[in-house]
Amino acid sequence: MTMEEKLLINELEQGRELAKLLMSNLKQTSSIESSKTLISEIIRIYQNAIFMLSLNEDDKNILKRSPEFNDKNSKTVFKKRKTSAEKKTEKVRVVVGEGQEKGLIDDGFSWRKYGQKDIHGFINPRGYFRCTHRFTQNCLAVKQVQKSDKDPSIFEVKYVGNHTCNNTPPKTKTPNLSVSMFEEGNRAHVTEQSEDIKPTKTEEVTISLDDLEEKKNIFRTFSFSNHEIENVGGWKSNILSENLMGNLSPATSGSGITAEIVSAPALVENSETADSYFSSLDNIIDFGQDWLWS
DNA sequence: TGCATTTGACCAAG
DNA sequence: CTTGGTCAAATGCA
Repeated sequence: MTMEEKLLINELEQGRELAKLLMSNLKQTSSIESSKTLISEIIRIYQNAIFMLSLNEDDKNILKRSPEFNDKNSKTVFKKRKTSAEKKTEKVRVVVGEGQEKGLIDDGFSWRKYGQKDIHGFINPRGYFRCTHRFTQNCLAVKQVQKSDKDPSIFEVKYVGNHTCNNTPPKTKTPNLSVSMFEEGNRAHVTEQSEDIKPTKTEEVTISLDDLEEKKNIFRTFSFSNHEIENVGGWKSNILSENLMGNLSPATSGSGITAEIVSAPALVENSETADSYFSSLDNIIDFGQDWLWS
């Protein structure tokens, strides 16, 4: 049995167990939040399974190259070149769409492009941006923007580091986009971040399903910032379903670790309703392997 | 003129 | 050697 097949079976088994838990939950009239979480987890698992089945050989090779994928308990996180910023930051993968160009997504901060690279395995180059106030205010925030190969209207944005400049945009009442947050590493909770990251507002809803925690595989962690899903390769996703067209700030979710998705004008009205909840899930599922951004 | 962008070179890690 | 990330000189633009 190949590794992919084992992983796939593992995913499906988890889905089954979660479905059982959900049934038990419903019988015991447990909290709606708990049930929602289970449902989202089940959907995520099946999404993973479908995704794995849909991979072509090249995609699988990409996965195999990822240490996070190969070793679920490994402390070997994908290592890039050390930078001063990396020591202090988490990385978040963001997907932004709406046809904005050159990564000039208005996230409330001012960015200055300092580089562009063709990335192996991607058609479009990746742009590197740092905060305009890097030198004036020693703001180490950095972001990387890459246009999706599949959908040119989608930009994947990775934020690295907190803004320490005074340029912090005014906090909107809630993030306004369907958001998918990915966190590098294979951590169990958003709060388990590097020492310099102190989330001030995580809105974490960690489910107390201990046996479930034991079963975590390489795909995921189990922590929710509203609705959170981790995806292939150790990325963690986070759905914050809000109005789509507003101003999303990377700093508004606390630690400066924020991701944003504006994939399509599919409105997500209110995260409190089941319908919108599933709408936001649909948004994520639609991304498919575009999430594969190491 | 000052600031932002472009782009090839450079460097570190694997 | 390959790759990703950064640097910095050249260039563009208001």
